Amino acid sequence: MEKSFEPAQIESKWYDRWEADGCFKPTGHGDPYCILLPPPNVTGTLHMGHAFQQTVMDMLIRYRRMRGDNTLWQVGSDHAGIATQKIVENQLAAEDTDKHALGREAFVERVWQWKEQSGSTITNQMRRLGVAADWSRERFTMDEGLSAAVRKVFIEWYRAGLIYRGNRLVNWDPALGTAVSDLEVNNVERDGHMWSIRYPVSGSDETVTIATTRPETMLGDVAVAVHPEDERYAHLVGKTLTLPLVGREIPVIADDYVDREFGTGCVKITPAHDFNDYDIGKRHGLEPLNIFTLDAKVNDSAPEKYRGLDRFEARKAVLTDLEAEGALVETKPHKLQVPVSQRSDAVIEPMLTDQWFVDLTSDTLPDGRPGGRKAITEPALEAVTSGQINFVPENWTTTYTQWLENIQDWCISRQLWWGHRIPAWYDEAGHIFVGEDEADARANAQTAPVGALRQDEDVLDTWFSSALWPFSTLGWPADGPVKNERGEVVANWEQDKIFLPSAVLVTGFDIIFFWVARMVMATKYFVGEAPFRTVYINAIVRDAEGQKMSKSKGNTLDPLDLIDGIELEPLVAKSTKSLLIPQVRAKVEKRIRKDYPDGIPAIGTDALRFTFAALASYSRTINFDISRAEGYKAFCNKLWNAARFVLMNLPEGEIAAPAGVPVTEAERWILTRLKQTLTEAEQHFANYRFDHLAQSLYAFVWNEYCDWFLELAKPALQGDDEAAAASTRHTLLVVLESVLRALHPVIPFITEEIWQSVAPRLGLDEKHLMDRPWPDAEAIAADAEARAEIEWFKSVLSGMRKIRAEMNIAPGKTIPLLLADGDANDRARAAKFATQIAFLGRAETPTWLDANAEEPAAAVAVVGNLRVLIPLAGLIDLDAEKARLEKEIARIGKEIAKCEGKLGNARFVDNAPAEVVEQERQRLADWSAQRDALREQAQRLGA
RNA sequence: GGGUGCUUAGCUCAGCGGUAGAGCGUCUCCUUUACACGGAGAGGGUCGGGGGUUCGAUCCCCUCAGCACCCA
Repeated sequence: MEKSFEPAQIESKWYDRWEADGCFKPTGHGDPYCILLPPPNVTGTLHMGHAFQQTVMDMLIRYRRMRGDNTLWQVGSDHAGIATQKIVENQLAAEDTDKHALGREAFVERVWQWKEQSGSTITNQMRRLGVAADWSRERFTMDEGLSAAVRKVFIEWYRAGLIYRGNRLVNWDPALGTAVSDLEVNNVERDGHMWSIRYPVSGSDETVTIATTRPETMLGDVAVAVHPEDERYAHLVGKTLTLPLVGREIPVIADDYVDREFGTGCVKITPAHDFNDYDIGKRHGLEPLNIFTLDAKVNDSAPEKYRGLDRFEARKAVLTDLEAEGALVETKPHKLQVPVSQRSDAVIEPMLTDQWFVDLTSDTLPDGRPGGRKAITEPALEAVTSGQINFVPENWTTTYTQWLENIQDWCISRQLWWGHRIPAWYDEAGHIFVGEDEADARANAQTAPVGALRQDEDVLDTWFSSALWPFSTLGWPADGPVKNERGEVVANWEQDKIFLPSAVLVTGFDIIFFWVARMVMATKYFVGEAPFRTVYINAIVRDAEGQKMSKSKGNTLDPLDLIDGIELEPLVAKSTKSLLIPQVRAKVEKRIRKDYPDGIPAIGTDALRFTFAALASYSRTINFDISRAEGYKAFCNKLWNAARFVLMNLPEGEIAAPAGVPVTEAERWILTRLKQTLTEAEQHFANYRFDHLAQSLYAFVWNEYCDWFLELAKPALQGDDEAAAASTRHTLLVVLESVLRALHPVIPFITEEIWQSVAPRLGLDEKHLMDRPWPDAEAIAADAEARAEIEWFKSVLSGMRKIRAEMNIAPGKTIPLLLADGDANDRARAAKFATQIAFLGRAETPTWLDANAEEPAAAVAVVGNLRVLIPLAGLIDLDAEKARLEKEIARIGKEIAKCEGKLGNARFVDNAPAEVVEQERQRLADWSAQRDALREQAQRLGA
């Protein structure tokens, strides 16, 4: 083995072998345990959040596989309709052309090409992270099989009356020319204005003043609303106003939606361009008046002079004209929430359009069949409230249920070309025909089509297909094996449905609505099962200061840069490449030069994974600190060198297990600690407490196995007791091998690499570490006695080390050692550990002082009743030792005062549980004994 | 406006009714034959403020303040 751990050398060789040897495929035996990959979209690259998620999933899959489960990690990606289409559209724009010039077919072909070329970015990143995903079953939402599932679901829901087409107000992205989900709209606070405009009351001198942030929409006003109990305006309700600039007569209506305190208490109503106004309009039977074209220019419904103006130009024109008419009363600055499209940054325009919807809100359909609320929403709610599905951490349950309780119908159509085309056709009379294809649509027609059929131009929301992921990837709805384009079988519903419900879904909270809830809806409806038993909501990864990672802040990290390392200059170049605004570029560059003056050191995949594990508490965010990752790289190096030490101390060939229990206390102690550590680790896996898991294994390896067991093994291996040496060699190896197995789910590469050298020495013939069972705590014997003995030994040695360090005794100097007082136990232990004490404490073999013998001036360490003495002569300054004792006595004095305070309080003694009181008494006795010993020592030194 | 979290050592975070912990950083000593990505030792916290419950509160309750996120 190399002297130090070099991640790059070992990581490169294992992944391909694991994959080639089928380590990632279901074993076919054991309990089914499935994880569905949240489909990363094909256009993207993995960020730290993904890497974190992948690590969590991989730890679970590898662990469950080693525990004997039939594991499947179902990978794949979704087609990310809008995002992907937009990227290709941008490419076309750069070539001075557009999708219309290309035509739909050629455009879609071009997107496929781009997908082929960029889709491997994420899968390569995933491989670098070491994920044990079954690539042979990789799926894409636009695969033939998954597309068939989409059509079937659409058709079945349509025929059940749960999908309908309607003209509704939707979030319209005028830049992309499509409806977007309200989940894809960010409300951004911006500085704007509040304008007050005077509307004259028809046939009167009176006016009312309305306040608005969007004056241009007045062109589409159909009413002005006041609160029904607002006495200021009661006399106007039912009268009409003359809309300035337009001249249209609009009514004054009363509706308690109006906030009397806000502005003047009069609200203009524009049902075609505002969601609240739309509802009010509906309540009052007002016909919405759409004043915008689909690219947000004023349309022909408005007065001629405004037609063709963009909505923001129209705003200026309207304000100018209002001012000229004297109708503009006031302009004041105002902060407002502006809906902005996540996809294009364009301001969203609520727009009346024909769209397809999934009914999630009606109890009963007009024909008496169950409506969407009963058929889809309530079962999805019930799956969680009944405990069929549980959230980890549990409080996300509220987020899920509250959203479902207030859900709206789901707009599933998108005005895009990239996606699943809606399987609906229209005849010349506008009738709708739905089916697998045109023939099927005709065959199922209720009425004879009039003239030719024309397929709907639109595609479905990407999340429609993602919602089917839990069962469509397993082969549904095909009868037999499903093959991919290379003719390989990727799924077979009859046999693969055992993986449903899957075990756990690992995902970010931002996707609870988009994906989680919709998977539950679809899976419950079509398969009658929950898609998963547990939803683990992972924390959001932020930078070390808790800032959200964003490219424009320059605080993003590419997981691969952490794994491989990157020099400063390439890092600067890479981080600023896509930034177009010079100021932002400069800011980002400055920050990177400050944060990473020497670039980013390579820490390797294992250390990165360990860091994620160590940070994965139930907290909602984790702040990623590179220095912490470096610390865990040091841990990998520690493990590496521990293994080197063990292997270096072995003779050639296989190391046979000695008969009987291990010879030395140290072995029985480390096995006891191993057993306990494994028991805890199992619990941490079960609770998804990867931080505790990491902490527990880290502490065992470093602070017990390396710090103490390896050190104790040294005298044993070099001593004369051949039985002890042989036994120790075997235990060193056995514990190391167990630790490698325990750690493998967290740090797969280094553990595999080491294990390959360790396994033959134990005669193990599995090909890979992953084929070994996760270590069984039950099979390891605990030995409480050995544990107590080693704890005693550690106390003695620590006491000696403390004196050596504080008294500045040269580390190489061998010191004399005396023991005094103590009981039979101390005598027996001192005899047993004499060699180890001398060896590790760099001391002469300890000798016992007789009770009445003359005692030399010495520094003391007190362990229970035992005094460990290091004579001062020639080693230690008398005054320094006196000072040390005083300090120690004072510290213990504080502890004693605390104990006495409690025990002196009658209410404590009377009310606290007996064992707590007893514990306090014991503590007081221990501290007192120690203080007495130290005081006596101080007297002997003449203090 | 409604909701959900968070506030513990210089930094990043665990803990949680009964002796305040880890990693990193800091200080001292040490290149000892697994490891300087190391070893030995040390220092560092009135657990955001204020009330309450309790024999006992960092932990439970109330309240205030600050921060973050989600929904409207």
